[in-house]
Amino acid sequence: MNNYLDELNEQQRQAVEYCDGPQLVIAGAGSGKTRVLTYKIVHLLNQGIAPYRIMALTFTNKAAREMRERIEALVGHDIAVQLRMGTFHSIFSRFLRANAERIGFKHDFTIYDTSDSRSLIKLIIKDMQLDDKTYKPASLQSMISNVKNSLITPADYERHQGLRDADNNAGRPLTYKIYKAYWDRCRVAGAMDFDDLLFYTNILLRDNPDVLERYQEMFQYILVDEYQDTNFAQHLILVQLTKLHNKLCVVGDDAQSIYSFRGANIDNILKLKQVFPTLKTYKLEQNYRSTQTIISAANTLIEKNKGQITKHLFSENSVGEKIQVIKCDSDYREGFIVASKVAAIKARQGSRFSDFAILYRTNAQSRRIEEAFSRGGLYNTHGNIRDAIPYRVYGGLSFYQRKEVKDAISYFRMSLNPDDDEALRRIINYPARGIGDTTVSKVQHCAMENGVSMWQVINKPDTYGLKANKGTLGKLNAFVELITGFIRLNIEGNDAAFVAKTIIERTQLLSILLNDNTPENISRQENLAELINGVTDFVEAKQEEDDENILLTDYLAQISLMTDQDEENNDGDCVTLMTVHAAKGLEFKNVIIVGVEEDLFPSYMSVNSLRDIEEERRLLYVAITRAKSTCILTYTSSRFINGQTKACTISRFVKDIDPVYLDLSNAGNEALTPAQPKRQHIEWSPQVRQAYTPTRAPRPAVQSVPIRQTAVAGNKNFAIHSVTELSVGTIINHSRFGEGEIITIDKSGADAKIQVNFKDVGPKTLLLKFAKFEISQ
DNA sequence: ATTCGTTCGGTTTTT
DNA sequence: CCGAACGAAT
Repeated sequence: MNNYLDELNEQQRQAVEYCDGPQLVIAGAGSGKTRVLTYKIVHLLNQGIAPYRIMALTFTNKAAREMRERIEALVGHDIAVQLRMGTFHSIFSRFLRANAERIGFKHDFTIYDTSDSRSLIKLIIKDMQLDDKTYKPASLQSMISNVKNSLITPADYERHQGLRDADNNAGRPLTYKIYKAYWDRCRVAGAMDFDDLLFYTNILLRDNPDVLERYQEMFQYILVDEYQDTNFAQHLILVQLTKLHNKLCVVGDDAQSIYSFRGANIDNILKLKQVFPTLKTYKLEQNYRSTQTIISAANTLIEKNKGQITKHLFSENSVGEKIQVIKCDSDYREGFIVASKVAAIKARQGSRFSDFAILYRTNAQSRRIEEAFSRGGLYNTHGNIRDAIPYRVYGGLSFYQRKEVKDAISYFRMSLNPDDDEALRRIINYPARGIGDTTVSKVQHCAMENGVSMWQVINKPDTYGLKANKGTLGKLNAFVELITGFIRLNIEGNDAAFVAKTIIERTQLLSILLNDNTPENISRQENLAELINGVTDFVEAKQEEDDENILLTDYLAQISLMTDQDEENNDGDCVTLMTVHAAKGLEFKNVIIVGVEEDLFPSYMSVNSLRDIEEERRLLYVAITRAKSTCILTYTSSRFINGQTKACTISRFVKDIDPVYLDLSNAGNEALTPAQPKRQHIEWSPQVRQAYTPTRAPRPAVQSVPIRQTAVAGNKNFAIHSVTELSVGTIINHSRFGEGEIITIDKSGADAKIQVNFKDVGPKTLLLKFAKFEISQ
């Protein structure tokens, strides 16, 4: 591995080679940022830095996984696996578990997800007898999140005159008390929310010099991706950790900062030089991803924002097609037009469905697209109905958020940390065991008064003066016994798969679902089965690596920070549907951005503040720059929202783009009247303007015809097979990809791999230890 | 205690 | 339109 520097352009190479001090790399969209990070890590390894002394922080688990894979290809598995790579949340949650007692938590602390903390906040508001219209749980939640990200404790908040005044003026003077109560209940429950993971990491490092020194010493070099989307708490962790070696490389693009609602602070980038006076700044300005037209259009859009680091993104790729703007009569029609576009472009390019992404501002918009896709869009030119378009929706409810799965996980959580009140409240009467709302409220109240968890109360009802009749006490006791049994399973050191299976058996979570076979129930059964499979897979995969007994606590620690984005996406060849936020860091040959309308994109929540509008504009910038060759914007004149059809108008952002880069032949009149006088802008590639060909006439409108969706195949005996059962030419039937023929078998690595040519989705490489299929012949 | 029906209100993006 | 939340009936 000695020629990797040759694969970089001058700027990239400089950024990779400079390793002597703090460094900021401003990396425009598609400028090879991941490549720089990857090679930089390889470079550090070549300089003799031990892999476990390099920390690389990414925005999603998926990004970390992909980067690790790329590095693995260059330096091998044994080295790559030692790198500390992951999200802030996942890496530092491990530090917190290792040092939990220093901050008054137990090793097995629970991580509350967003809905857990929401429900706790609701409870507190109710308990304080406050009006939930004045004290809206959702806004309190985001307020609490914001103050935590600014490292403000409840005590700080109470003393903070500015915050208190603001609350008083807003008619919510008791906000500080809710924050305090929420804080206290989390501690009693032995639980941290997402923001606590960062908050307590700061506390841990601040208050324990020995711990800080150990980590400072350990991590010789720290790299951070997507730095524009870090918040103050994350920033401060870095500042603390890099004090000793002073070696840090942050990569980011202020023009792509889209997470300020989550506390992301653009000043982290803009003012980095003040914190690290010896900071060296590098800029990557050549885009390798998109056509010149796409880059130029995006540049004219983002120019309308004020206050950013000067940067001139350019592309030397082909000029490419104009960005099409398409007006639709309704959101319903929009779906069909998008489906037809996908089919037409795919046929023209001879590309795959996976070359397409449909991006939208809000998750709710996916519904209409899905409906149209499953019907295959409109008639094609021969009047035939098209086949359904396969798609995969990212985002929305993750697997672990589904009711039946979360119920099971709540039992898992209780078995490790019975003080976890949110888990307890969920399952104390599910399956029904005669402990109703009245009893739960009493326990709840009693727990709050005594400053203990609900588990403590039901464990020692007399000690805490719980008033309940004999029958109720008996039922509570039975529940305590049940959970105690589960706790024991873990103490005895059983592995995660065994404990999980035992819990699901003893609670009858699965068996009660077997009683009636409504489609809904069948899907629940499958999800529970999938959960058990997931635990089993997890245990097996982990055991391969470090041969230890894998405990339930390890499993929970892993999944509590997993999101829908992180799930495997090998569903074969399909179109990607996701929010623009979720598309950050990704690229597609063809991108269709739907719902480019006022009050939707930009969101109506943001129209009152210039700051927010600029973030929305960056969001569209991010969306457009995902596209390599084709980009289409659609908007509708009416949209069905919350049971009502509402009139819509084209987004102001379309008018921010220089029309010279737009194909407006299907865009309606609104798009033709510019919002502002046409202005000069900097032209990065002079040849762009001349290169346009006249656009074709619009497609004639055609009618949509609803057709039935074909049902999915029934149950099969999919299983994991060993390499000895297989040979080249074997026909298998895979649980997800269907039928295919084995082309190669690779036994060389630690894990046997097979390559299979699937009838429907083409060739795929499968890891034998995970692939579920049956052997057909 | 549970279930069913009605009303009401929200309504962005996510580790 | 959807889900949560509340009230009434079993």
